[in-house]
Amino acid sequence: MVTRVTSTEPRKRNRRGEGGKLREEIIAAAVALLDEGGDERAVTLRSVARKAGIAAPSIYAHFADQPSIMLAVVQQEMDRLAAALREADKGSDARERLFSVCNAYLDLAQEHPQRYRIMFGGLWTPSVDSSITDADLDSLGAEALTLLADVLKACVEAGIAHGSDDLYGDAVALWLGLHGLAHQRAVVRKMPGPSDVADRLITALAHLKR
Amino acid sequence: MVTRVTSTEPRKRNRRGEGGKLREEIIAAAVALLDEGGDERAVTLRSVARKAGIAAPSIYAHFADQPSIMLAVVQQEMDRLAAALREADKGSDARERLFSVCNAYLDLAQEHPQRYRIMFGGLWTPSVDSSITDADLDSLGAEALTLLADVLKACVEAGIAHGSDDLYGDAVALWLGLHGLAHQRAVVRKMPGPSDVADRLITALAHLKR
DNA sequence: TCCTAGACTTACGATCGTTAGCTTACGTCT
DNA sequence: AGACGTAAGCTAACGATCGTAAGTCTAGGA
Repeated sequence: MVTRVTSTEPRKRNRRGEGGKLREEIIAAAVALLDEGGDERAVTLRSVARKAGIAAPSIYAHFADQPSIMLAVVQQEMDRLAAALREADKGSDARERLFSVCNAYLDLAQEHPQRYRIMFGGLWTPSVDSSITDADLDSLGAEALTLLADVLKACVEAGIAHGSDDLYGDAVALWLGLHGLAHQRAVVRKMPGPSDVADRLITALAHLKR
Repeated sequence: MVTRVTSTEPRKRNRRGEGGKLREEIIAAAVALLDEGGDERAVTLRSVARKAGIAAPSIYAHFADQPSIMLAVVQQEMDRLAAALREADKGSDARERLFSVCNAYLDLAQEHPQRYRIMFGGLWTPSVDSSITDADLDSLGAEALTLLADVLKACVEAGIAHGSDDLYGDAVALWLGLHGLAHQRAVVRKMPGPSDVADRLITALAHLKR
């Protein structure tokens, strides 16, 4: 994590070969703006520049245009999410693995609601009309969904879940449930319904035996 | 549905007592802008005015400011959604009722993705910090969730679903699953996973017997 | 005839994305 | 040690759009 995000004095220029450092600082500034609670519109090219303590046009050395900044943020956070899921899948017990992975997903979403919203919130620019669906959700999809399918398989083999002819399909359904909860939490941060709704969702969608 | 949305000639002024008609036309224009595929940012006070064929300041006679327009759109679409769910809950067979209601929800979301996104997409303005969570989602929540809970109860009583000690909690979980699928479809419109994922979600979350 | 509801015209200040050109200091090379 | 090329970043400015305020026109009904 890059620390320079607020600045009073005029920022020291990077060393000769390290011009690329500014790229990370720009992304960090954009993320910081999101975390401050504003919505996506608060992340403008100029506000990012102000946050990073640089002049607005200096961004063009590292990003083609404004949407590219958001895209870079999404990609970074997607990688972070995938890493967190991998990290959470450590236990030996199948049930423990299932809940650990699912809760890691939910926790990350609740920890950074704004980031989650722009990650899965859809297309922000008319020009780049996909923005996330194809390359980026697939990179999470291919990784996270097979991870979920693996965990589901482990649950079936451990005899704690009912089998299925399409574990990948079940993994998709499970993810959709997690996404619904995560997104709703990210949006309203005060959910209706019981507090154990997460366990309820996971139990039902993983077909855990009762 | 108000028809006037595109205009060539300069629009006829409303009759004496019918000034309020313009309010509906403004909302319809905003919805039309959304449906044209742009994201939420395409709905500006001025673009709405252009679409409605009126001058921008004329909006202030009917809306306090720009976010109020979006709020009115959300409220209208929420009402429409609630009505559609009520309409779908007509069958006598419990299983039929369940799938009819759930599919009505999913269909409406897929028919108007942009509308669905702004309905549940979260807070767009820092000033009105809730925008949907409390009054509006509760108005749908109180209605749609009890409707879902009713249908779940009917399923249990018909013997096609496993019982539960908290049907309202199950209804929330079911809605979250529907929301996850609906939102993801609204965002990417090309989902990964099998085509029967909706049935899979509903079956699992309603605890239908296998 | 005249009042007033239902609009419109004009305009201000702010912000935005982006382009063009300039400055400065680091690292290298003689 | 000193000159110098260039990477790294800045200043200034353009045109467009936005939300909103202030004042003006106009036609339908009493």
